[in-house]
Amino acid sequence: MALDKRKLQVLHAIIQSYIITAEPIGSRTISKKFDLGVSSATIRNEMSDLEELGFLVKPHTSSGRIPSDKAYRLYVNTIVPMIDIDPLFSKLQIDALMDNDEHIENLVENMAKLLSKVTNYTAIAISPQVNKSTIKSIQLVTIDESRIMVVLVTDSGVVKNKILKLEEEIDYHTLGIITNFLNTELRGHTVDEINKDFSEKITKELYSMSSPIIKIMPIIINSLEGNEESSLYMDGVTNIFNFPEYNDMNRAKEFLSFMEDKENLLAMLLRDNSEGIKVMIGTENQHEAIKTCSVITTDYNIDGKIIGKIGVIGPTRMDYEKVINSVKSFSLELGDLVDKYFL
Amino acid sequence: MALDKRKLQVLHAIIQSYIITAEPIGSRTISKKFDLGVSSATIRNEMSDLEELGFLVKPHTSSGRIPSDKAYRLYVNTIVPMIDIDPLFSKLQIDALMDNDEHIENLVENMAKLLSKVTNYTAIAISPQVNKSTIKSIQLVTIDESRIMVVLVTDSGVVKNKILKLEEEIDYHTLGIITNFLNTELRGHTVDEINKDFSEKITKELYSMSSPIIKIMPIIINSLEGNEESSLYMDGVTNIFNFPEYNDMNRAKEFLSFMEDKENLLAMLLRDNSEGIKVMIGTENQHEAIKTCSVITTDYNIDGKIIGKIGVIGPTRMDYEKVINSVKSFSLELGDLVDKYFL
DNA sequence: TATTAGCACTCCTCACAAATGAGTGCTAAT
DNA sequence: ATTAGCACTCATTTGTGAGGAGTGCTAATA
Repeated sequence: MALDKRKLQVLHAIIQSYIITAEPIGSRTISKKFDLGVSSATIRNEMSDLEELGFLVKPHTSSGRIPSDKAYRLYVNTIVPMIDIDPLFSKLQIDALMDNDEHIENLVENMAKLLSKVTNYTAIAISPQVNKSTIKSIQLVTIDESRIMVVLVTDSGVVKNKILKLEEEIDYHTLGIITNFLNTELRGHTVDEINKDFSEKITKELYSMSSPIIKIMPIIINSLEGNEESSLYMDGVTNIFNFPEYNDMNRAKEFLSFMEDKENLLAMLLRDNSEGIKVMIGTENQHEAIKTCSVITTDYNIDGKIIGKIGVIGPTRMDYEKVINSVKSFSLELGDLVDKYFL
Repeated sequence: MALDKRKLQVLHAIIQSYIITAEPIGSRTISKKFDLGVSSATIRNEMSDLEELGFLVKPHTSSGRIPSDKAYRLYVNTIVPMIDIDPLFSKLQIDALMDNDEHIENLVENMAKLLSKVTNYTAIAISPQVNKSTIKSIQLVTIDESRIMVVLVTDSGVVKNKILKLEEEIDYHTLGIITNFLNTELRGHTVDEINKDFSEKITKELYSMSSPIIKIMPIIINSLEGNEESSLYMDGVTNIFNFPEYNDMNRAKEFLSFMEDKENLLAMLLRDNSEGIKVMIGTENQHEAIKTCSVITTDYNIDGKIIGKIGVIGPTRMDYEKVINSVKSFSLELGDLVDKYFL
């Protein structure tokens, strides 16, 4: 069911118009604004066909037509391979970004802010996930009588720390032994692997060790296991108010409530872990609240290893070309920055 | 200009009604719903007086009246001293709160969530500020060749860490010397004090030390100074949609945009550091965007020492009694929890 | 003197109808 | 295959009139 050239032209004209105006568009307006060399009547016929094929939708009988999700899908599929990454970053911006950012999370947060500003949509980003990264080193630091801090350094530059409350004080020497043990056993493995394979093994080896270690080690291992948390950053949620299709209170509320539930959002982003740009259009999204939105995400990576995600969410009528370019560009830059400053 | 008893009764009746319905209320409705023992005509006269005195406002000539900010102020001033703290927490809830919360920030975030749920308004909280707390200990942890982590433990239980990138590798021994030096010099002081007084002093003493220390110490001191950041947590922003006075898109957008600017919000909360419950009603607020909102905040503390803030923001027409009680209760509970679990 | 009943007046809100206009679908001519 | 022409549809806008909640004033009442 290939569309002939003119049908495609008409469809693109409608999409482009609708992306800008958010208004249904009619045959006469197209024939005037876009020079397709045919009369409005011809376009009318083409539009009728396109509607029958599911690419166009009429809000009501006597209105113009708007693109369906299927139309956007076709459109996106054709433009994605054609988009070159056009670098968005100047040296100046990068310096500003890196200023005072000792934690990778701050960088990711700032990137989300900037991405939202650049695109005028809502930007989302997740900071490197510990679980998928391999462990470079583990250190234990005494905080006070009853607490120690586990510092986890991974190859993606993330430094996670977790404070553990212990039953009894632990002496410096014992801490050293545990640290050594953990490092020799765990270095080079991912947290996920540890969760699966190591718990048991380590517990076994422990029997040959002294009493305080036996007590404490499981707590530390446990603390690693629970470490699912990767943080979600978001900016520009109120940009949704700029779009007339969200002039309806309920719509706006629905969207904003959805965005407020970070855990849900995080789960959504983490569900898929494919590489490269990913565009979810309208009803392709699982969640009811964003079935009139498109979500464009991609990973950012170091040496091809995915360490986090960044993307944009906005109305289905979004400027796909610009957004895809921005997201790609941000993804590359973010990967580079992490590589340069955190490794 | 003291109001006589009947005027107060009428005013309270109007406030109570308006808090519930958000509708202007007329004399006849009051005389029917509240048994004041006088006719609507009398109430009408009283209302006319109250309007002249600035306690009531008419949206238009032939409508009922609504309370002014001045009325809420009077109302709040009379009820605040009468509110007993009525504990809101069950053992169960607390256990849930503390589950898996090794970081104090998580606790604060969860408290904000819960406070929003309890009140149905937007809750805000800021986690303990490092600057005002005294330092219990400082530790330096080697992350990798070029990075060290500064771990700061304060008496309010906060453990802050910051990663520093160094020019050259630093050996274990030197790190030990620096750690010792920092601890003897800085323990017992607040970061604020260090910012003011110590920079200079320490820099002076450094001249007697070896070269790598001279290089690194300023970086560490600097990292402490920059440590203004205290984090803001927020939940229930979309609750604003529940209130008819925010059925206007622009209003809602204004509010939400304001709430999205966390830095501004943080500055607002930190500006005042008085103790106890604080109620800002409508135009008493500085920021244009929340001049139709009331902000109820209080500190939470350990042994009378303020370590953070928690509060609620909602329409001026809020249920002050309930909110003040909730905020107070949360403040106490939060102080207790920090004391119990993080010290 | 304070309270109340009565009534004219104000102004918002809602419902209904008519006018407007962008756009479609069909038919017949090119 | 394309186009001009025209009747028809339907959301939106505008205008009008009725209804109703509430005020403010005046005169009667306790």
